[in-house]
Amino acid sequence: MNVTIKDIARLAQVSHTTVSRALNDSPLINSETKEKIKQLAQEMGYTPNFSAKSLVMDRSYNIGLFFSTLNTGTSAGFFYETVRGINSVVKDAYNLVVRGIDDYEHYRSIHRKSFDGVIVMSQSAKDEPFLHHLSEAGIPHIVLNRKVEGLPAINILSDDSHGSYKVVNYMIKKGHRRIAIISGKEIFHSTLERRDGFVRALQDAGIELKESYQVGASYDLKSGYTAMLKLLALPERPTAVFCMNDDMAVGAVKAVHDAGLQVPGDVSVAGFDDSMFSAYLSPALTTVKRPIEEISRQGALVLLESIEQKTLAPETIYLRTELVVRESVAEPAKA
Amino acid sequence: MNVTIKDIARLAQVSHTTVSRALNDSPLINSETKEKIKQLAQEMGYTPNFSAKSLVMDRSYNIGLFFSTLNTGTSAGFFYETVRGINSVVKDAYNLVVRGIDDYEHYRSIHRKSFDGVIVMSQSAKDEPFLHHLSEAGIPHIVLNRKVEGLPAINILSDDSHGSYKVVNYMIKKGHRRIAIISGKEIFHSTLERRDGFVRALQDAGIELKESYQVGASYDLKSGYTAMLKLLALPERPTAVFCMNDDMAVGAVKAVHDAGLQVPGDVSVAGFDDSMFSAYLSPALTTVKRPIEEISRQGALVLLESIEQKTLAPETIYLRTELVVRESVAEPAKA
DNA sequence: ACATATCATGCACACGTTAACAATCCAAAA
DNA sequence: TTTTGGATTGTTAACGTGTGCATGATATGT
Repeated sequence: MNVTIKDIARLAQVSHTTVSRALNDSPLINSETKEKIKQLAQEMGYTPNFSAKSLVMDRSYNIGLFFSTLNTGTSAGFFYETVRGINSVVKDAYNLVVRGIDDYEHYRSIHRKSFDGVIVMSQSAKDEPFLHHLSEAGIPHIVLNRKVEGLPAINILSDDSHGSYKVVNYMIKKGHRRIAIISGKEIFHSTLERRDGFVRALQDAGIELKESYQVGASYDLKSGYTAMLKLLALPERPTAVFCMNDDMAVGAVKAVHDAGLQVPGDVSVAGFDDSMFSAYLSPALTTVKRPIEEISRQGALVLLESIEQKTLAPETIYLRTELVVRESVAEPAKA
Repeated sequence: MNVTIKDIARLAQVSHTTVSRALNDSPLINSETKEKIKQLAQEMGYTPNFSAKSLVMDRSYNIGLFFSTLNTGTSAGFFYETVRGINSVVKDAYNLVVRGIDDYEHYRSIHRKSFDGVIVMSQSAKDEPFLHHLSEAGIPHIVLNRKVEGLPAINILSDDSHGSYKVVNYMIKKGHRRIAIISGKEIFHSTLERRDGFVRALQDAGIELKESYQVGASYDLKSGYTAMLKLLALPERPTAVFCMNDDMAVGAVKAVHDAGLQVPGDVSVAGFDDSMFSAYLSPALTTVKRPIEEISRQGALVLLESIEQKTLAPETIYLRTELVVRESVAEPAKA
């Protein structure tokens, strides 16, 4: 049997009310008795019953971390860094509950009583109904990784468009003109952003966009592999390929090798994310660093703050992406 | 304001007790009224208040997933697959709460009221005090990934020793005699297991163990890189190197390349885990498949069962590992 | 010495749910 | 008719905690 404040009250010869106040540092209580009670609680190994607390305080002490999906399209490194970033902030003040949005058929079971706040790692516009639900239910929430258009929200995301601009621009500076792109899932918002940077960089350099140099994939290794195969089969194959994430870049590099060609000798390849392994590939991957852990940490901080203060001003915070130059992009071979 | 069973009771002209019974499918209630109430609840958008439920039922509806650490040593793929496996079983019957054991200074706040059950993804013997705490606190729990010695527990793990035996044996069959090993953190139990298989394979083949062919690392990419550098600097360098996980193998391969050598031409390399990316490296990594997602799924199933039935018989379930032959191990060059 | 302000504590209820026990109704048995 | 008993429903308390209000004690000011 667990000790309750009533047990403490009995031993301390006071009412359970006094104990409750003492443990919550109420200014109403004499500091001596307060100390006495606190020490007693400590000795008896008291821990509050959060169910009871929740019931009366109308709080759940749960923070929800929702991904668009936990199945396909979410890369392991991305997932890991997100959880780590948030966990480092949340500690044990709250329970961090991890979920996939697509696990739900309806959102009825998600309400203010079950989550004090929600962090949405939003990858796709498909999440919109879920975000609407959070708004209607009055659950404090923040959206990471994606700018949501319809409704006001707190957004924290990286400047993906600018990031991909930088890496493509870098390719151009190296002398590439035949530059292709391997895209991720069309439904993901970051896909649009990254393509936008690609297109802008090409336009600014006066390079024409070729339809055949844009091939779709789905952010996983295999899709990057097959996409690159398509590009290599082209009559005039590109000299540089920008992949929308590192996973696909790994697949793409593999495809180049399997075709008996070299990276970057025959084809330059760049990725996006700066996954942990990208520095250790051969050749080391030139990519764009995206501060996922930092985004997550900041997001958690903002959310906790807004939970305490009950005041959440819609805002959008952009965190900088950073070009990471390694070995996989070089000057094109003289044609 | 949320609707409660009392609100439903008022509209249905019954007592709140009847509503509670109806919604819980009690056989005491007339099936007509039961239907009527259920429908009404549906229309009113009723969702139970879990705090109240928890308080009276003495359950938290929380399942804890504890990793030894969320910081260093836990690889992203491992983490991701674990969460996925468990999540696929737990669904929304429980909240899945993710934590790192090393986040805690004391375990006082972890008790039967805060977790209905706990899944420990245990990587190190350092977890022992935590496991003891769970036992003492009477919290149903299972231990994944590691055989715990001291106290009775439900264990689900892969047969790592046998797995590494298989891959090292494969190297020997290919003709290697100078075989080295790159170890992970000594504190991790799997490190001992995998070394055991390595040693046995060598002994069975009558190959002498060389001290200089055993170098320590810490399961991350970088440590694999530097460990391989040491091996390459040896006067008589090994022809094959077994890395205790795929991450280190990636680092090791990189080191070989940076030294101007080839895999598997000059040095064969094998890993462990069969991470998602290992098939897409160049050369594709020969490794041992470890069914992490399956272990997690099974573990979750067993835990849920034992929570319902209140009966948990200590047992140890081993899941098979599997040699995955790819390109990174070949016959040694004629010396 | 008395009124008043300040401080410290206790009483009683509330939160939403379940469950032991009591109560009612109606049909069947005596 | 009276009794028994099953089927339904209601009454009440309980879970552990926080809080508005009342109460008592002590110090302050006149």
